[in-house]
Amino acid sequence: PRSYRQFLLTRERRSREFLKARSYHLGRWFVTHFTHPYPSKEQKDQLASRTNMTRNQVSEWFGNMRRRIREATRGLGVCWEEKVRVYNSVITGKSEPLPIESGDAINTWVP
Amino acid sequence: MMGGSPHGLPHHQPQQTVPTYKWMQVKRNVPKPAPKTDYGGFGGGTGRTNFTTKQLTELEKEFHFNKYLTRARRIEIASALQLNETQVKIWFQNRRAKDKRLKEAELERQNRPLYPT
DNA sequence: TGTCTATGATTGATCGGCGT
DNA sequence: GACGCCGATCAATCATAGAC
Repeated sequence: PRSYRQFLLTRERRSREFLKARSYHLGRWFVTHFTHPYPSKEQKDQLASRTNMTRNQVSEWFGNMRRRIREATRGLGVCWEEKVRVYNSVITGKSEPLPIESGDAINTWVP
Repeated sequence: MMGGSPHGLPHHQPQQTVPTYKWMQVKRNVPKPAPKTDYGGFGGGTGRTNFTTKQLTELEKEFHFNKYLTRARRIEIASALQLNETQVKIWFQNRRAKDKRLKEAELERQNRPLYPT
């Protein structure tokens, strides 16, 4: 049972404004760090302030996104660009595609 | 962003020409909560447990009394609620984490106007 | 108006690391 | 060596806003 306060908060954070603000920055960060899409705490804070989200929301976004892509592209595609394309094609037009751009330089750092 | 160093990485090793994205292979072991003793033995130990409202209420009550459990208390509670000691332990850990998240969220709300409504 | 879907949020449980 | 805790994450599920 959710509280009314929670209800309002949820609704507020799902407004178009927030949806738009976050999809670009978070999506860009994701594709440019495809080899390791795990932002550090500092990076999460940075992304959070850019998108007016909280750090936890950023974490949730990445967690959900990693899993969605993992499931959608399991066994499909080879390089990151292919994976992203597969994902963007698998999702219906209603979903928000990952903002991939030609000439994207991907950060290949991996722990 | 990213204090990282984008030093190029030789994508092709003698063996693998395919870039390996380890995060794509991530796979957790299936949750294996030891089923309650007795009770027809098998309890479908697979999957995650769904706590009853009663269990959650009691756990919550205990949490407000004490954020940490002693071994003895844990055994008492586990027994009273028909749960594993591990489940009780994990519940408290998760509950503390949640408590922390809520506190942080509260701070953020104060430090940032947001949502002019 | 009601149904369906994409997606944020919740949460029991896992993983790796650290301290005791 | 085992045990508890913590931070981060996973995985399954819940709940709802928006599309139709």
